[in-house]
Amino acid sequence: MSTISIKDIAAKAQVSTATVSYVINGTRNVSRKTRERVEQVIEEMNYKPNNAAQSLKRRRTNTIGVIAEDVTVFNVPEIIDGINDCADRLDMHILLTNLRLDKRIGRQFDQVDAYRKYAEDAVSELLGKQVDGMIYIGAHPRDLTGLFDTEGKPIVYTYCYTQNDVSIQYDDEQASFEAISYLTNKGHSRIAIISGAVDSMPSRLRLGGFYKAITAFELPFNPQWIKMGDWEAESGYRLAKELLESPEPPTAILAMNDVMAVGVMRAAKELGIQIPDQLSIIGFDNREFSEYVSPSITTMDLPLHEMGYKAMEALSHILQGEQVETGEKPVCKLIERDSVAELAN
Amino acid sequence: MSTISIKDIAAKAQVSTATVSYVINGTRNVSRKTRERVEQVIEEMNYKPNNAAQSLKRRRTNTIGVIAEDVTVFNVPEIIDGINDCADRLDMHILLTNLRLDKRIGRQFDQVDAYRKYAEDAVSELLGKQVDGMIYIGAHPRDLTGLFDTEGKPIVYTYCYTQNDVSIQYDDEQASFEAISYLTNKGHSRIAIISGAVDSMPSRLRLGGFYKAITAFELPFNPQWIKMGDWEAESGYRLAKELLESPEPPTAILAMNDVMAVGVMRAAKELGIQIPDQLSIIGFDNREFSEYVSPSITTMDLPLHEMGYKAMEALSHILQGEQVETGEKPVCKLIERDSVAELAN
DNA sequence: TCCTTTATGTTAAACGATTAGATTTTGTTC
DNA sequence: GAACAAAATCTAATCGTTTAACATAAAGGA
Repeated sequence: MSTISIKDIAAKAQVSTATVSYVINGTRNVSRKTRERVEQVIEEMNYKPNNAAQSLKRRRTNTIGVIAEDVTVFNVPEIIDGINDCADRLDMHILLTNLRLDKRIGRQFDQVDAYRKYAEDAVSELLGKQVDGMIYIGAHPRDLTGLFDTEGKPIVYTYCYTQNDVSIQYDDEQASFEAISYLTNKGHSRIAIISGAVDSMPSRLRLGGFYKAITAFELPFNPQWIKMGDWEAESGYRLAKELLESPEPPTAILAMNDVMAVGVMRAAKELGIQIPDQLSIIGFDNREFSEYVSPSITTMDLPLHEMGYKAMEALSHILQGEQVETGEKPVCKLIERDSVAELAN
Repeated sequence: MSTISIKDIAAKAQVSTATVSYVINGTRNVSRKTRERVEQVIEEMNYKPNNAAQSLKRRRTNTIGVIAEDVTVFNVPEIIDGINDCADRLDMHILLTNLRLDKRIGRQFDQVDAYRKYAEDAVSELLGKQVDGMIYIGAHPRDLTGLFDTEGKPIVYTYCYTQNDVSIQYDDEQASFEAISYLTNKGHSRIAIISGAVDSMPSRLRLGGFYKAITAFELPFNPQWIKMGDWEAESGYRLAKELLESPEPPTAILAMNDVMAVGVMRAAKELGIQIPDQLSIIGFDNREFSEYVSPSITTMDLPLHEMGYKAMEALSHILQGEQVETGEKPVCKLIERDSVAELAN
């Protein structure tokens, strides 16, 4: 049991505890001779400073709280990995709180009140734990404004949208713009889009990117090609059927997530439509399965690691009293697979 | 900033700090009148005890360190979720350390020395943080014996095998036995198995379950039906080809993970063999994609949540000086999907 | 009435570090 | 070797709790 304290070191090295502390932290000059002596004793006794005592005195714990809506949702681990990557370099530690929202209240993304309690409890716990700051990881991107009273401790949000707080989110508009751009490069112009739940921020922004793209590339505009899904496979299936059975079927469909893209594929299969030869599909999220289904799905990969990293970076800047420069948004990257084909004229 | 201390509460409630402490912790009788007064002041001032000070005095932090080999590997988040679920109930907190092994040294599962450094650093950090104990989560099941010196702090392992320490692992033997049992119920008797890397513990144990099953059910034994893969899709593909092109092809294949099962499916497709009509497949892991590929893969679901929960439970028992009863191993469950068919005679 | 419990409080010493400010040692210069 | 400055080291207060030891008042028993 690591029950040796700075006093033991001081005694054995025949110096005061102050000197030992100075050696450890390099906060004052210590002669080479004593420094080496102290260091050797520390080594010998395998001494590690007691973090609780340090935190108490220093009034900072070098620990941040990470609140995850649900660690088992696909995007969360990768974001945690990013946070961790950065935290390691900054010598920060992560106190993880998992809200388990998917298990506790399901996927009712709009029911803010329902999880308010869980989130508030989590924040309160973390504050008691004296974290220096917090990062909130959404499991499903959406609005989340002024939810928490963090009693002055900084909090950075990621994978969600907030109004007054710092929030790290990828560029939704750019993502759908790039997807459409890729399709036009492949010769497509009759492009349909299946959105996620239409009241959600990412749906709105990605639709914005879509409009921007069809304007920029002067594509034909057909309101029938804009369908409102709900993120679930079933809606992808149903809406793809509508699209493909309509008098003016599109040659390509952009689904706002891979799950709906799978629904689209199922619809196409039922109608005897070959993918990608007769219909091209692009998804979103680069879910693991999108690589394994056949054909594999071309999809927009989300910069999850980067988001986590940047969130930690931003938090660290805030903690050091620096201004947080809200630079370029992290950007999605198209992963080319087998669900898109060059359009034969 | 939560800069109010127990002294402020004591002053405002006109009692000593001791009394406040007794009220908070219920460690001694306090008259109803003063108790209520103190509680009201605490409420009013929104006071939260300083955890660093508590930890220092109590010599325990109510915090455990969780060391994950790589949080982005499929099994890890679910295990963390289980740990978290239990920790919540015990009022314990989780300090997460992510070794990022997959990124840092790839999937060389056998190169124990390569990550020893990372793991030791992690343990050392956590000890400095004064965690009460630790849980180690493997990302790939394998032997891991006597790796860490935790200076007397208890450590529980999960998703890996150890010799002297407490380790929570599911029942590998039962899992493959059950898979074979299911296949025989469906009328299969010519059953092949594609193992993972043969020097790994789970491969060996699952082969044990396989042998047990063919003995118990008196199935024909053909050494050609036992193939040694390496967990990767390519090996599933290659070995399935060997099996299917042999003079005595099996009617069912048990692959020791879903990734290899996908390889098997690819091989079957190339050979024009219909799944499940001409060949049944069972995988392992219940990976997300196994539900989305077509046909969807019947697979053994690992009790990950339960493992996490039990690991936390075991650690808590150790911390309370209780004996850890190594009860039943968590058990895998077969998920019926579309890759297995009743064998037509 | 006196003594013993019991209930309720308070005082003050830890826990193990950090860090002003005081003190001692060393080095430099004449 | 004296005088002084600079460098090295030490003393002791402090961070915010917990808790053993002690103090006091009220209650109960003879």
